[in-house]
Amino acid sequence: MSTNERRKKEIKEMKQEIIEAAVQLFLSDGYENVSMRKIAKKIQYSPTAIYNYFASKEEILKQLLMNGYSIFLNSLKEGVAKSEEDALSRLKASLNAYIHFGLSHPDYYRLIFIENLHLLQKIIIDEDDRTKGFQLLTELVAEAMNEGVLKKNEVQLVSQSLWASLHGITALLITFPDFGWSDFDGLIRFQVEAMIKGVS
Amino acid sequence: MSTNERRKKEIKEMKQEIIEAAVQLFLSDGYENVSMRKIAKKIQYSPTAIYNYFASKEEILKQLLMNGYSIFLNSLKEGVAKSEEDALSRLKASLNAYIHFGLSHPDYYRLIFIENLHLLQKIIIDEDDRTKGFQLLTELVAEAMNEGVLKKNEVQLVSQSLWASLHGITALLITFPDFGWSDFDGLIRFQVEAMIKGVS
Amino acid sequence: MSTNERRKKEIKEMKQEIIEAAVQLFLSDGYENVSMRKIAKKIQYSPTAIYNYFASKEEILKQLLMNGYSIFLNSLKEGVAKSEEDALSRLKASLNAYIHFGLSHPDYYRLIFIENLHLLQKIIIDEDDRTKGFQLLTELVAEAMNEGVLKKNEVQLVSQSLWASLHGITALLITFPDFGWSDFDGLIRFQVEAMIKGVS
Amino acid sequence: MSTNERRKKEIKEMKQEIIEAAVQLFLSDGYENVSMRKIAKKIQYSPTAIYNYFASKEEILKQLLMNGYSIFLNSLKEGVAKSEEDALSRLKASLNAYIHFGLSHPDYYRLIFIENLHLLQKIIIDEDDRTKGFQLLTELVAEAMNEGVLKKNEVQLVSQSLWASLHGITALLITFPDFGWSDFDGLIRFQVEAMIKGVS
DNA sequence: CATGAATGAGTGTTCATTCAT
DNA sequence: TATGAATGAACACTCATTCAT
Repeated sequence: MSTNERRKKEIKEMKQEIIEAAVQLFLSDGYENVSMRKIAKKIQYSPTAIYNYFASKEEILKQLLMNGYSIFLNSLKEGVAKSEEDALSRLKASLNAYIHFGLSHPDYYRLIFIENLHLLQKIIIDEDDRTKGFQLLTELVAEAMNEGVLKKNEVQLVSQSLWASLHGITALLITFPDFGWSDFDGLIRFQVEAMIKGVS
Repeated sequence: MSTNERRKKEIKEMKQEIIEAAVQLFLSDGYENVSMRKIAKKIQYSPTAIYNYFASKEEILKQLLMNGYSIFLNSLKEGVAKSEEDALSRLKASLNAYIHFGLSHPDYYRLIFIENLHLLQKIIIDEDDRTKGFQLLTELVAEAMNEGVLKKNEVQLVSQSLWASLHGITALLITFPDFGWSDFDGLIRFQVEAMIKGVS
Repeated sequence: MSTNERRKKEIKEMKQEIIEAAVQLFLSDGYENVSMRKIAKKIQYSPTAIYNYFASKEEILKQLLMNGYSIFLNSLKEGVAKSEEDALSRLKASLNAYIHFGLSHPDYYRLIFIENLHLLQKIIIDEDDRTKGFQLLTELVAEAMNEGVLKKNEVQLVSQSLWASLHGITALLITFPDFGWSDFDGLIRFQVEAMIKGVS
Repeated sequence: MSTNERRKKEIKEMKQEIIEAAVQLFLSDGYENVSMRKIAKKIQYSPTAIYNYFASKEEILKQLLMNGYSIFLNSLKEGVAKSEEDALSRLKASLNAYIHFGLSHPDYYRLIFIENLHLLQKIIIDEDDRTKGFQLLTELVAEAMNEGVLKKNEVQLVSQSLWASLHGITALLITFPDFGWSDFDGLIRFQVEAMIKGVS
């Protein structure tokens, strides 16, 4: 590994370290309350050091969001890829993958789907990135309708309804983890079945 | 009315004025960006005056939350009361009332169900208040099962699933109002029908 | 004196105190290096206290400039008023008053006539205020020409030349007080005489 | 050219590049707002690279000042050299050269004669350098007196008065370029004539 | 010779809050 | 009850400079 490569890797690592700290703080303190100082303290650096890696606080959040989108999309795709059988299985797999992403990365899920609003007024993200996940869902729904395993209906309408139910279970579990949920896994299974049945 | 009573009423009015200003600012500026100064400016008082009515910023938010719960519960109850026929109608009415509350009071809905987490770490709210709405839903579900219009099943499980789907559609519409939703009302109707069908 | 009047006066005093500190610091540290913190330290207040009296740093400087203009104009007028005899005396009196203002208020003189440039790009001051002094000079020159004690010539040209020579002696004495000037007062007298002779 | 000599030249070139960038920035952004970062950016080097050529920001400014003095003196000398006839012509030539220097190098003029004060508190410059220009003027004045074209008088007094008037016209034109000056060139000619007449 | 990393001090400003009146 | 004055902490960010490489 050349010195150059070494350095490059270190930069990446440092950037990652910063982002990870930012994500964690975001989760615990709320987006607006994460300050450069706090991030710096968490990684044991001076506040100014961060500016060697990110031009501004906004830049950190931008990168952080893009990370989230990337993980989100990959999670969905991987989930679908694993079950290549029939259209319905693939659709179910995507629904489960969505929920699973949320529960595995609650911080990113919040960032992307829950606290989104005020962020996006300032930070312009490639719109495609945000909707690619939904597009994937739409395709799977259309596929399932074509194969006759889902009642023919307006694809958009059905997809949006499914997204809504997905978001509901994911967001609630993340936001109120201490609510007396009757068996996490059972609830999720039930919800997915109910969703499919509801639009069948 | 005694002087004492009179004063009490004035205090209430002032408190209400403060809270209303806070809610509006919360809606327009985002929760974290609402400051005592801004609230005070909005109601044309000095920042310090507010401290005569609320001990701290937190106290305002607490009261504000309680107001929200109150409106939420009343909305649900009113929705149900209007349709006193059969259990299924009553259940559907409650589902619609829930969504309607969210869309009519997006600020309160966000406060109670979306941005909840960080607030609750500091502000301890009577847990009952938060769950009364869910209890109402549970009762209606049980009722519907008893009347045979809903498949007998674990009441808790079904109720939680329904809440999730309710929250999903409501939160998404609030958080992403500019997403290309296919006909707001149509989507809501579809979602409610799918929810019922899903758990039937 | 009513409480109100008392308070008003205190506010004025505090404002004055702030401005005086600012002027002094400006003189010793240079305009760009005067910070709110330094001003605050000088008057033994917290940096934030200043914001109760001035909305911003710019606001302080604006006020400070306006003070300077006011003193400048008054100095000129007073100087002229004292010698009401003939036009030439009045003109000479104004020239002496100009220099005297500069030497009595070197800080303000610098602010208005020396370091002006970058300030005024941001702070917009009523243009009239800046040029009233020059207008007064112009009037006195015209008067002197009319009375025949000054050679008829372009009033603007002569006035501008006189202003230049006035500024030169004033600015040099302020900027280089330790240069080996041959007798301050003698030099000033000589300069004024030379100026008059030069345009006669 | 030996390697050593070569290196020396490269160092000089780099130093010159830095100084030129600094001068330009000083002119456009104002002296206090020129930072090492900005200088480095302008010449496409890293901020730290500069420290190989100048020990500090102050050092740059010192060199910059010395450059200015050098140009100033040369300008004066050249101006005088061109008109070698009689003493009065030579004196006038020097006056015009002074003003011309100021208008051709407003940035240097400001540095040397206008904003001088605060710099000099920190940067100690060989006093001779600063006063050589004035000495030249003094010599020309003495010469003119000796030749009888200027009234015999205290050489110092007359020279200082002349310098003042020179500085006045130059500084005003630089500091207030947008003031409604009645024909730049005409004003300068008038001023020089008035100055000579004033001390004749 | 040149650079990226890092830092402590400093910038103007906002904030929630306390206190005397 | 209401307010103006005041403050310490915090904010994002810039700066001149040092150091190891």
